[in-house]
Amino acid sequence: MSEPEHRYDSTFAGEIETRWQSVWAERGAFDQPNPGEPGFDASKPKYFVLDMFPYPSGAGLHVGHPEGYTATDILGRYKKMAGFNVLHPMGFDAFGLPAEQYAIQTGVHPAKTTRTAIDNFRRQLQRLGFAFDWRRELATIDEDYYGWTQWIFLKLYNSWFDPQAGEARGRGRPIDELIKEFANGSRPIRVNPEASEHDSDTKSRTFASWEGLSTADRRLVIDSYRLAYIGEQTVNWCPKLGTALANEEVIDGKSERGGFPVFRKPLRQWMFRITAYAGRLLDDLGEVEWPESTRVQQTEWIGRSTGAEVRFELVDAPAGCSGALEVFTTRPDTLFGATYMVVAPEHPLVDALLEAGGSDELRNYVLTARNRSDVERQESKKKTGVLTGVHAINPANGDRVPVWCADYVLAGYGTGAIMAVPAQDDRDWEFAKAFGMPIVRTVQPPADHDEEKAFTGDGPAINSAFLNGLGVADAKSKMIAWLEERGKGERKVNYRLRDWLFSRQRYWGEPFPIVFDADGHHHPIGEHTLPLVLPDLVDYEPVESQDPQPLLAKATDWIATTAGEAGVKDLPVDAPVRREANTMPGWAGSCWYYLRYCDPKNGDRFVGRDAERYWMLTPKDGASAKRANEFGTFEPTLMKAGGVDLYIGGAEHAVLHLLYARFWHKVLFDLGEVSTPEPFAKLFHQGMITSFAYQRKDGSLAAVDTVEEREEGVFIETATGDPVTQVTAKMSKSLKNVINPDDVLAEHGADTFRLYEMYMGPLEASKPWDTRAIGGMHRFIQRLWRVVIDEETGGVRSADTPDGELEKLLHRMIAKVQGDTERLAFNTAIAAMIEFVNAATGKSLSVDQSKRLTLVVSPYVPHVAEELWSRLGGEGLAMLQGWPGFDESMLVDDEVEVPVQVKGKVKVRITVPAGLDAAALETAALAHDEVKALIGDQTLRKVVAVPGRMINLVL
RNA sequence: GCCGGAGUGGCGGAAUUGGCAGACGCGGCGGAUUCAAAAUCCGCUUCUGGAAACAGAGUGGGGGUUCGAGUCCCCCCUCCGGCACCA
Repeated sequence: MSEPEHRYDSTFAGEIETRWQSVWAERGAFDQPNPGEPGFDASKPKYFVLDMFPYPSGAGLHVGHPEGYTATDILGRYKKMAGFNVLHPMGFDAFGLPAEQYAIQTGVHPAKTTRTAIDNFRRQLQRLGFAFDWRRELATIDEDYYGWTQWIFLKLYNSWFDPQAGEARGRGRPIDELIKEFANGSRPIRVNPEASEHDSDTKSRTFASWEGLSTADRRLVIDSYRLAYIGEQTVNWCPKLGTALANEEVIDGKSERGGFPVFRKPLRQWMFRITAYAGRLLDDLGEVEWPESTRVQQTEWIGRSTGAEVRFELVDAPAGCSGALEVFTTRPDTLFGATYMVVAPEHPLVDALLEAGGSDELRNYVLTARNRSDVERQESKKKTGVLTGVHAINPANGDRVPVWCADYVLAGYGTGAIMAVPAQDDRDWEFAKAFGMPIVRTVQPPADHDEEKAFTGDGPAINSAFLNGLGVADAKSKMIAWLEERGKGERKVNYRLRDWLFSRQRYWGEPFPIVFDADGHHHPIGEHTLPLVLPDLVDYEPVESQDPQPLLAKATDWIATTAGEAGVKDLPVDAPVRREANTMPGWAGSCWYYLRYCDPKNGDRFVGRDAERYWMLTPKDGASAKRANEFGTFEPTLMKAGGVDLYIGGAEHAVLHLLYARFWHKVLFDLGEVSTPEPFAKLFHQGMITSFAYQRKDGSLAAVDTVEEREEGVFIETATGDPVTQVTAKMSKSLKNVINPDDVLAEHGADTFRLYEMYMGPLEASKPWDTRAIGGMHRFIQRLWRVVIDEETGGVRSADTPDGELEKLLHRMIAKVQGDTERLAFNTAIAAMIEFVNAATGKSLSVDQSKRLTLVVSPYVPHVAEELWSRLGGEGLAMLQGWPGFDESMLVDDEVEVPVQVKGKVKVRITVPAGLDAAALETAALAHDEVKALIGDQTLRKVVAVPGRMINLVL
């Protein structure tokens, strides 16, 4: 006899999967209408489950992509069955460096390669059966989409941060309001004191009246407040990529993309004043349900530290320099021990000195230091430095101390200058020892402290006049008060976070909606001219260079336009203007895509207000979003800070996308454009899918196809006969262990693929792909199929009377799957399904039982579930049915087996009626013959009985 | 160096609150079915000793708390991830 005709095999899986995918599409089963649209059910609560949208590379989907997508798909399908309106969208993050690099490699225009890649990604995602509402699909390269990205940029450009507003937490406000306040005299007119691109002289200038101000001075003042501004800053310049990069994009001194060396370079660039939001970005991490590791990473990246800014008068300051040196310190208590000062090579004092002559030694040092790449800086931490020849006065004791220039002080942090206190700081100690600077201890170290080391701990102040005897904390406060009284310094909070460098000199990105007039002043283009379409460039290859050469500059016809054409209001219509030639970085589009999903076709707004409120406002008590919407605005006691209910994606964006998106979102919130202060209420990172490889004795790795397994767990390298050990490693071409999703789909089908990825282990863990183990999931689906369907006839197998024991197991399985699904423990949910199917194998379920089984597995294996549902005669689509639910009373047994331990070791198991309390359990146990035998003639010292759990006898 | 996470059979992993360690899957072994194989079904599978009953050991190592520890506390080792001259 041949194979049973109606067996579930991979050919059959492929057939039903594509068939049901067509049916779902035809019937619009994945469509989720918005409020106000036909078919929208306002009585249901909402659930917004989001994936980090993929970067469509030419290589197609990686097995890592479906891991997160399957997780969200299971949850979305489950929530839909449980009675939620579910928003589960997908799109493509298609601007940016990788796409452009790929285009350069292949010689095909990025517009073409990314569109091809998107089509391929979409095909693969649809083949996996994910229930995305494809009507909401978007790509960041769509003109309709990036027009709104540009619109948001203009919102930031036309806003400022008012530190006094928002209950002293600060709030973004329209720049027009600031101008109004300047004009009516309610706000002192001065350059933004927080603006790092202005020196202290500019910042200390004040202006009497707005009317009296020149246009240039007005610009100087206003532009210093904008959240998007052009600043001359020391930036990360990557010659190989031909572009500047954000701090977040530089890892160990190399570019995050490509791993090319990065240099420090002063450049005029578009920046975002993200530092203004540092405090709120930090505080609000407490309002979201995010993985601890990611919260820690953002906290450290923002890097709040409190201390004081202290002013040291310079005794021999060069011309063109303010005459004082300001430093930031977290240890103002150690001021009496500040025996020298250090400025960074990029410090303005150094520029002034070199302009006024300066020593050759200083000039050489500064040039060398400035040309060192970050990698070189990190390779050698040996302290170097030269004397500037300038001296400063220690405000605490009046000592004249030398000012050094050394690259261990960073230009980008604090004021780019420090007071060096070698006795209380390891780095200063090292430098002082190398250059013979005096060391004065101002904190008494404990007796066992190494004499040859700095002491950074707590202890009584010494050699510090009025501070002597005080602990570090008290001494800090007293010193700050002392400095403030004398105008020599003040309390100061400093952040490690730098402003976000937002312009790139590359081609494949959103153009800035900005033009420059003949005088070089920037103007926003008219909103009605958006989207500003990226011109088609034939030659988009960057030139490796030490200087920025924005590629769009080549589009000369596009660059040169008129104020009228660009919609600039405050210039004559025919005034010639030049478009900004820089482009936005890849992060721009991903900063707000989740908002566009809520209302992707809206032509009037970046997202409709009603749609945004419905999908983003989440009540804290789990009540319906409709109720949240009745308030209209965010209400912190009733609603969650974050909008997206669950966001799943990789952990690699912890301080990139996940920080940038929070910043944009907060600005939009402040401006009243969105309803919640945070974008993502709950965040989850899926682990990486690795693969096996084999390690030789010397630690080197051998490719999978060069190794064979001789016996269980013993691996031999075929060529040499040497034993090797199985290890996990990242998938790589050289190790021949890369898994191609298309191959897995062809061999096993989508349901098996989905199930296997969810069964490998906990979602958050990184785990190796085991090609052999996939078969186990395929066999499980076969058993599931066989429990419901007669393989010979293809008809439904059914018992006349439902098996009572199986009914009980079914309820337990449903309860377990429901609980595990909600806490994203998909691996154990699947284990429960397998257990049930194994128990039912060889027995018969009633049609009703089979239907419930089918619905419970349907979020996990939707295609086979749909096929079973239809064969069982179910109404409509399985995926649109209600969740079966379970009966609590079916979860308890009449009798339970309880282990009896002696000193914690299980000796016998006794069966007792369920629900006995501790005393009754003890009585029952002691009456048991086996327990009596166990005790024998020993004295029973103590009995611990835990109802329903165990009994422990202490003999 | 600092911060975060982890370490459980041959492998992936389970144990939700301190209460039966190893669920479930892979692999392995044995059996049924078959002319035979594949497929399927049934059984066994932490280690050591033992034919078995059973005994002992056992969650990276060492110590502790507890009637009872994979779970809590202290010390140490290893691996993964992040940060790394941030004053």
